[in-house]
Amino acid sequence: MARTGRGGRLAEALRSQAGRGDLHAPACPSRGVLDHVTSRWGVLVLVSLLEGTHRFSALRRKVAGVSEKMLSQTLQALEHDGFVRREVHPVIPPRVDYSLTSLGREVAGHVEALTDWIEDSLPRILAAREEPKSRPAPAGRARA
Amino acid sequence: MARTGRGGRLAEALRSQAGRGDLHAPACPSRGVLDHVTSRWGVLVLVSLLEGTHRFSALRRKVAGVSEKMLSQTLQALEHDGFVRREVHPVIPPRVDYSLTSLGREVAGHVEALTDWIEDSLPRILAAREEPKSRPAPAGRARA
DNA sequence: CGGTATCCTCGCCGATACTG
DNA sequence: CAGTATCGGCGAGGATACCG
Repeated sequence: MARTGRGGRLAEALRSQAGRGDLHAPACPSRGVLDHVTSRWGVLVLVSLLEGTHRFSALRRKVAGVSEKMLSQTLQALEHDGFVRREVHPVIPPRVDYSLTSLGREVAGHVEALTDWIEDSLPRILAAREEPKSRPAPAGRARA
Repeated sequence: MARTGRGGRLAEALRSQAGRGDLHAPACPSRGVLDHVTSRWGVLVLVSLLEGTHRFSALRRKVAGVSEKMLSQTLQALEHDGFVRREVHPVIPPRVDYSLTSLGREVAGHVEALTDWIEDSLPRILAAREEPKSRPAPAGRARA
């Protein structure tokens, strides 16, 4: 890494256009990519597509709870970042298939590792929630 | 009552309290954990703490752009899930240290793998954004 | 079937002020 | 220094209606 000097946040962000990203720089485009990938529905879409190609409606069923609007929006963002491939079949009724690109499979792999860990570790996490913490009494009126 | 039958989303969610989580079930607590971990600031806090113990203000500096309120809120959520340990030192001026628990180090490891990949792959992602997509003309007025 | 456009609500989040 | 309390905007996102 060539040094760019300290305090050059903007320069850092701009340089990252051609080189590596830096999530600690608020202006770096990698922040946007991270937001897409880790978004509420982005995570679930990526993991679902890892199992194979899906139609819009199949995806909607798989990612339970998502609205059409948000699914569409999420897919557009992921397609824009080059993670998702969208194939329109000019038939009646219309059919659109969504699948991961090779770039998408890479990122989805990391996302799945995270989600798998969470699903597996849920018992330990729920157990940890039971333990007493260092924030005992919120002081004052505890409830309205 | 062993079996819950099909379509038992709620039953599924409840059962997961004792067993493995299921992110595809909207009511499963794992959804909440995922939201904490993948939240805007949660990701950056976890990765930062992976480098070692930090004081509140040090963390605030490291995670550039976060407000006191959001940092505090994020830390409380992560502490509640058992990922972050909060240690108050009864001295003047007050001093509070934040560090990862072993559970936290595990999840943070996965998060860091993801963020590292994004930072490294940013050039490829930005390049992919340049390519023509299957959504050529949005039809109608393209601009306001 | 697979979207997009519009409306409207809700809660995220920043700014500010105050406390231990 | 390390927070909590409160207010307010603004944008994410759900509901609905409609189009190719």
